[in-house]
Amino acid sequence: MSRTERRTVRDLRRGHRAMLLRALYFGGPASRHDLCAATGLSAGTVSTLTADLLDEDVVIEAGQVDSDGGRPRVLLRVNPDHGYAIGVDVGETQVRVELFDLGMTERSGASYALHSARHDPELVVRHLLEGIDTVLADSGVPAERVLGVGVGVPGVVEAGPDALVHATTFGWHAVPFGALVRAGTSLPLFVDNGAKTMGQAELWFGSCRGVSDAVIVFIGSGVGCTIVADGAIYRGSARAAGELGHLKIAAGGRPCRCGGRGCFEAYVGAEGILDRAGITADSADQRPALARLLETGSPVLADTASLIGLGLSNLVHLFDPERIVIGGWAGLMLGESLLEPIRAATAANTMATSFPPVPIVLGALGADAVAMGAATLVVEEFLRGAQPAGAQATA
Amino acid sequence: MSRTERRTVRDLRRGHRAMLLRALYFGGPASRHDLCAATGLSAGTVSTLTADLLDEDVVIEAGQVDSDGGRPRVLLRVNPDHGYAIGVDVGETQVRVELFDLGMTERSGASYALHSARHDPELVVRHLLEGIDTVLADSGVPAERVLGVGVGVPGVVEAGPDALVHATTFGWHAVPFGALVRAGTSLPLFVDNGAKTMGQAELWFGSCRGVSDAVIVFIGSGVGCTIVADGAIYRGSARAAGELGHLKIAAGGRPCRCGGRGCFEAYVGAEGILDRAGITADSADQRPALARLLETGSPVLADTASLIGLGLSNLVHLFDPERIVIGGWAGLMLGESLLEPIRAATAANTMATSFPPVPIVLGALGADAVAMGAATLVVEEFLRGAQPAGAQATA
DNA sequence: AGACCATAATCTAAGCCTTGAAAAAAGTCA
DNA sequence: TGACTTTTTTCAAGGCTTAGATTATGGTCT
Repeated sequence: MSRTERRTVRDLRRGHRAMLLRALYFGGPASRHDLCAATGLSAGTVSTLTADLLDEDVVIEAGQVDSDGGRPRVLLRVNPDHGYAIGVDVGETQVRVELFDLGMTERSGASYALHSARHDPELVVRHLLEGIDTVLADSGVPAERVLGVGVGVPGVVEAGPDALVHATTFGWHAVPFGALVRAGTSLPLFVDNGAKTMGQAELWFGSCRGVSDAVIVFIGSGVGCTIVADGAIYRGSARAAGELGHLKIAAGGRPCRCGGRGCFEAYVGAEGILDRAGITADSADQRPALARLLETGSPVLADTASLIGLGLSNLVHLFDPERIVIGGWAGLMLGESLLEPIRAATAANTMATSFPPVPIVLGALGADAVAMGAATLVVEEFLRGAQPAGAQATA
Repeated sequence: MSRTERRTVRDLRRGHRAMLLRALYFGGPASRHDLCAATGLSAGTVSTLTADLLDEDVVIEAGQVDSDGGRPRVLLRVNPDHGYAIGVDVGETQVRVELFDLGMTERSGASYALHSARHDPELVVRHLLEGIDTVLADSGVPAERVLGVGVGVPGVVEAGPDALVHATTFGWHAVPFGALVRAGTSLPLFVDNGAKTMGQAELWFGSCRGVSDAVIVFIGSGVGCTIVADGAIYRGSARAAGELGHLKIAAGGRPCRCGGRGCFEAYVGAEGILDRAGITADSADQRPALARLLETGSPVLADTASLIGLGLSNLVHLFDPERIVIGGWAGLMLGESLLEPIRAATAANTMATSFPPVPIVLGALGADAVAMGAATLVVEEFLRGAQPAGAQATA
C-alpha cells in the first residue's frame, strides 16, 4: 500500500535540507551550483539552506574552483568535526570499539579479547563501556560531541527499546543488550545485526556504492546477509530478515548449531567447512585453520564453492539483485582463491534468461567493516534528522 | 540511500490528494471527519480536496450517518463508475479477460481455451484483444472510460516498453508481449508476472490486507511468489524477483523443466507432485489428476507437505514476513488437507526465537485472482496519479 | 415551540516554502 | 578600464496548510 505521510510545508524544508546534506556527504565537496543540479532545487533554495547549514557549522567551505572567466565556485562539504560516531563490533573473538569523525576517518580504537564460552553479556557490556571511555580519552573528543554509539552483534536484534538479542553462537536468548548498555551510558544507542552493519558499510563506502538492489553476504564462523531493496536495508517485520545462514539447502542434511539440519551455514560457514574437512577448531583458531586448509588444499573446498554457488543462486532467484557482495573474514579468505568457481557454480544453478549474470564481487572494506558499519547507523540518523545541533537549547 | 525527491509546494497537494483517495478506496465510505483522522490532515484541507474530487466525479456521496445530537456526517466513497479496468490472466490452459469497475466488481468476462503446445504468442494476443472487445461490448462500457489493461503472464517480465516475457513453460524467450498487445489496442497497458498480480490481489483485498511484510506463494503447475516489503511489492533490479519455483532445495536433485536440478517447483509444483506419484498429465488434466490424488491419498503427499514446509522456512529466514499466504489452484487444493502438516514442517525447519511462529494461511480470493490482480495494476496507477479526469482537455 | 447544545463542514487570516527573475558579487580577457 | 561570464544572493509572487472562527444541521430540554 506504500507509506504515505501527512506533510506540512515545513516538512518540505526538512526534507530538502536532508537531501542537500546527503548530497554533500556522499557527493564529496560540491558548490552550490553543483547542488542545484544534484538535488533539482532552485538556486535560491540551495542558497538559503546552505546558509543555515554553514551557520550551524554542519557544513564548511572547502576551497574554490575557478570557472572559465566567471565568479569562482565555492566548494562546500560536511564538516567532519561537527560530530563523531562510535562503532562497536561484538564478534566471536573480540569486542572492538572505534571512534570515527563524520567523514568516517577512524580517530581511535580499542579491542578486548573474548575467550570462547565466555560470552557473558555483562562482560561484553563492560568491555564495550570501557572501550567507549578509552576511545574518547585517546582521541580527546568530548563525549557531548558524540552523536551516538552503533553496535553490531552476531545475532537477531528484536525491535524495541531493550534491543533484545538472540545469538545462538553466544548462547544469548532474548538478552536485553540495549538496556544493559543504556544503563552505562547516556549516548544515543543503535544496535543491529553485525552482518547488517557490515552490509551498510559496503553499501555506503564499499562494493555497493550507488547500487539500489543487492545482497551482501557475510561469511564468518557463521553466515548472514544484508538485503538491500530500493536502496535501503530490508529488515523484515521483526528485524530478523537475512538469516541466510539457516537457509535449508538439503532436506535432512548436516546438523547445524541452531539445532536444525541442512542449514547453509553448516556447510559453508568457517566452522562447517573445517568440520567437513575433519578439523575441530576453537573460534579463536578458526582463522588460521581455514588459512592452512586453503594453503594445503582439500577436496572440501571445491564442494564449498559449489555449495556457496547454490546458495547464491537462491538469492538471485528470490531477490534479483543487481550485484552480490561476499564479505566477512572467511568469505574474503575463500574469495581470494575460490571466487571463479563460486561464480561458475552460481551461474550453473541460475535459470537462463537474457539478462547478463549477476556480478559477484568481494567486499571492498576488509574484514573489519562491522564496526564502521555500526558507526554508519549513527551517521544515518544524523543525515535523516539533521536537526540543528542546538535545537533543544534554543527552544 | 533511500529515495529522496525534490518537491514543490504543489506536490504536497498532489500527495495529499492521493492519500485521501487511497484512504477512501481502502477505507470504504468515510466522512470528511473520518478522513481527517485517517490522514492526519486538517479539516480545512480535507474539505477543499474532497470538494475537488467531488467536482471531478471521482468521489461521490454515499448517504449520511447521524451523530449523537449534531450535524450528521456525509459519507463519501470512490465512484465505482468513474472508470473501469480490464484484467487478463494468461494461464497455461486459458486466456481469461475480465472487466471491473473501480470498486473491483466484475462487470463482464470472457475465456479462451489454450491447448497444450499451442502457446503461440500471436494466438494469445489475438485471444486477448478479442476478449477486450467482447467484455466492452457485453458490459456496454465505452472504451474511453477504461483506465487501462493489466495482464498477468506465467513468466518473468522484463522492464521496458516492449515488456519482454520469458516463460519457459510456454517456450517463450524474450517475446515482446507488450509490443504485440500495444499494436492492437491503444489502452494503457501493464504487464506483470501472474504470481505477482495474484499477490497484489491478496494484498489489496485478500489474506494480506493491511500487512506490510509478507510472502504470497503461488502454486499451480509451477511455483512463484510475491514478496511484499514495506507494504509494496518488491520486484528486484530487473523485475525478476520472486522466482521461488527455482529455489534449489537439494544439490543435484530432481531435474526441473527449467533445465536445472533440485528446484522447489520440481518437487511441489502440481506437475512435480504428479510426476513423483508416477502420474503423467497434460496441463489441462493436472487439476483433476491432483484432485484424484488427494482423494485417494498417497505417501507423496506427506513428503510434499514437508518439502513445502522446508521451502517456506527459507522464506521465513530470509524475509521475516508477518504472514505467508498460499494461493494458486494447486496451492489451495493442497492447503485444504495439508495446511496443518505444512505449518508443522515449516515450524520444524525454522530457527527457534522468542517470536511467535509466522502465520501460514490460504489465499482468500480463490484460484481466479490473477485477472483481478492484473486489473489492480491499473487501479494502482489511477490511485497514484489520480490526476483530474479531464486534465489534458482543460489544459 | 423555542432556547440551547453538540457535531460537522466551510471560511479566513497568517505563516512558510519554493520559484524565477533581477541584482549583486567576483573573476577573466582584451 | 570596460565588456563579458559565471556564481550567489535577494525579493516579490503564488501556493499550501493550519488554527480558529463561523456557518450548517440536527437533537434535547423545558
